Amino acid sequence: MDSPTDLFEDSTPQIHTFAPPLCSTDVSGVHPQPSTGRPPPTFRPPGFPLIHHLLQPGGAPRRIGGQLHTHNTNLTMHRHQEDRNVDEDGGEGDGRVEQGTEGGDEGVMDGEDGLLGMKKRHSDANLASEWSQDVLRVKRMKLESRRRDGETEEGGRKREGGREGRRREREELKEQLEEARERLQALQEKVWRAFGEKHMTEEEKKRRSGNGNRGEGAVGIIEDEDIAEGMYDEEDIDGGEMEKESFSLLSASPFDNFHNHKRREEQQKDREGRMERGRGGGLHLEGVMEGVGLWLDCGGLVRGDWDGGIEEEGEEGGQKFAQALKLELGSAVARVIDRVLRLYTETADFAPSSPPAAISFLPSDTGNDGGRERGVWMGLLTRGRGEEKMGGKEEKMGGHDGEREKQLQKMSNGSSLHPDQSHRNEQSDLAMPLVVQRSPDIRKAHPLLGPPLPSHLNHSHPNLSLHHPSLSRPPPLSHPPLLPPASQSKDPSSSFHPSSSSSSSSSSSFPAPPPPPPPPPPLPLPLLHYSMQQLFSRSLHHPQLAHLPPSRKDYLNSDPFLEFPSHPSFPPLPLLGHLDPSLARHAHGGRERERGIRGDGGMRGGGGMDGGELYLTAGGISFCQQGGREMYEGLSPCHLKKAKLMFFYARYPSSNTLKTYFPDVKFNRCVTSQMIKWFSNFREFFYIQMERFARQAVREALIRDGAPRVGRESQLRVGRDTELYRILNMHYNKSNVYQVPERFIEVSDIALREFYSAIWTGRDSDPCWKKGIYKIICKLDSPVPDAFRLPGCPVG
DNA sequence: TAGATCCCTG
DNA sequence: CAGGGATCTA
Repeated sequence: MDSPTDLFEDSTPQIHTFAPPLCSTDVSGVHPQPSTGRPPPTFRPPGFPLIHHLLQPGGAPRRIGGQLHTHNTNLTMHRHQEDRNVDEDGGEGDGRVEQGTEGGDEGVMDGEDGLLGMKKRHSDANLASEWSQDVLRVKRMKLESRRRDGETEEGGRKREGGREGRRREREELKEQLEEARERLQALQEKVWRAFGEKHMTEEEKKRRSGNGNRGEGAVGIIEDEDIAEGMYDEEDIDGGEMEKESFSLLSASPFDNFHNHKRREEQQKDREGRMERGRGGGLHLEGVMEGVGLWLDCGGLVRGDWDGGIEEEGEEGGQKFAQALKLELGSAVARVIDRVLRLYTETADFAPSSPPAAISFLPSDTGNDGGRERGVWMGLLTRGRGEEKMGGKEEKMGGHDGEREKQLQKMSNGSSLHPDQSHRNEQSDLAMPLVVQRSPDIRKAHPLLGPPLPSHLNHSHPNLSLHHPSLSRPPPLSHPPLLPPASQSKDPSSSFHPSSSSSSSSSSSFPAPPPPPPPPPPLPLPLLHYSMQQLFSRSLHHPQLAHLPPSRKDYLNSDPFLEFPSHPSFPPLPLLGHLDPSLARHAHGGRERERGIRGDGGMRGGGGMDGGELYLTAGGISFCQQGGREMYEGLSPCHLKKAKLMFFYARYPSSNTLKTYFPDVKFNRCVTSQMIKWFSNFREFFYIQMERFARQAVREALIRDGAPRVGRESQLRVGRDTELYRILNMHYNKSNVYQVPERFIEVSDIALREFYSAIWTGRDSDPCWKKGIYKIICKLDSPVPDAFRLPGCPVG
């Protein structure tokens, strides 16, 4: 299963339904098994069919002659695997929007070779022709499926004459859905045109003012657009039997997008430059819509709530228009859902073993209140990037800027430095940063360090010996670890640096980290309206992912999101990963991915209702509606980032504290322990650094003065210009968008001195020598600013 | 004994 | 950062 070739071993014709994975409430027998080839029921109540019905008239999974069309991209490969998973489980398709199994005439590309091959031959020219072929195939598929639909209904009448009434109802429902689809379609087109035009205008400007060396790329884009437009128009004409929404929303093949994206990348750079109001970025939904592709652009940043969702100047009109359109879209969808729900409840006898509608199978949900569900759905459907929750709360569309400003103000205040600093400041005045101002010549007695220890002290304790094991454990350092980067010596022979980057760093207090490996080519992420993202992400969710080995799940840990203070209402959504983990892997690569955002905490298959909460899944992270609030059932990179920032204040937060400061997380045992573990890891890193630097300081003191001095530790400081601070900041505040509170520096000071003291006094020979230090540090937790009580990740 | 934490490992 | 064993504590 893990090997790519395994993905294609199963040659069984597969039916790719648009239905969600089996939910716990799904009852076998209600839905056709994929391998039977039976015509699927026209109506599929349970699970999460709603959106698929919306997206697909008739609400039925479609099989095209046993083989389904697919875009010839590596996306297909992933589909294969997922399909296998589905089949092995005997379940149904899981609502993938894309189709999976390669048609025989296309041939299946095997494993990595196939992937490489595809990459090679996907020149821009080929892209256009392939796209055209895709369009043709789509049309062909539509015709076939329509024919088959007709046949199925014919046969159905003969066989099921007695069920005429129910059939009529289904027909009616079909019509409703069709109508809804058309409405959605029209609205979507409007949005596209609005955004597309605007964007094209921008592009035009850039092209004119640019270096003019992008003609080819521009043409390529236009060509793609033309092709897509052609298809789009045809879809319009024939009523869009195919999964047009999914097709168009998810855009063309990832490779198409990849190439386009590469072209766009340059054009975006200057835009991103403007957008970059702070480092660390955010999930940047710039609304870049080009051609058929709506792209989620990770290159820039969005500050979400935390900066009030500041938009670029001059986009206000467009935003308003987009808002209006989204409202309209949302209400249209809601109306449809309402109707569908009504029909569901009215036709509940259709599937007695399955509670009607996706919402009714929750055990504790008393009553199938369509209105209520509609309300829930409204909340989900009307949440767009533009109207992201104000202040991370549940304000939906049409939020007031004033309120947002208040929130911002509050957050800004809340995240200010902790006031409790006086006692430390006094100390700080007495002791200059020991190592910061120190001369590189550490052998000279620093005036602040005073004379060397009396020689008797030098031998009074084993730890004072240079050969003491506790001092010899860390590899020798060639420079004082607490020195600011600029003053540190550069000793390439040194195998152990507190931070290797420090040697090469300049006067900047935050020197650039070691040069990262060349970033992989930016891969496009589908940019969907948030409501659509939610819908799709839910549709695309695979319960099988939960059981995949980490190597198959790692794309859930979409690391780029980690650096982006994404809006809580726009959770890190590695939709790309859902579309194709290999893409995500290529995009993010490396061990970074493995950082454990375990998205499967509480993850359920395909979403649904449980305990009165509607939940969705995005990128393996479930989130649900609870008390009018969205609650994540797993921890996202954003949560990790927030936890790290929280560490500046609380090293030992209780689980209750965590619950307080992560209001958007639905805590269960798994999530709680994960977060506790996070903090445990944070502490571990913290103490390791403290010990390391303390040992280094002791060692230096021995070298310099012959022995550490009693009281010398009081002069140890973790100034903002020290290497230790840099390392800590890099670890807990990597994007450096948050100002490290003074209090944390003080606590670090204390910890460093405690370690220093313990080491030079030889207490470190006691196996439990750190315990006392832990106890001290434990008491130094300070209140976490109120800003952290809001969902999302604070900056500032 | 369960839960928290530490410690080590990958 | 997560997993898991060891240790500690209530």
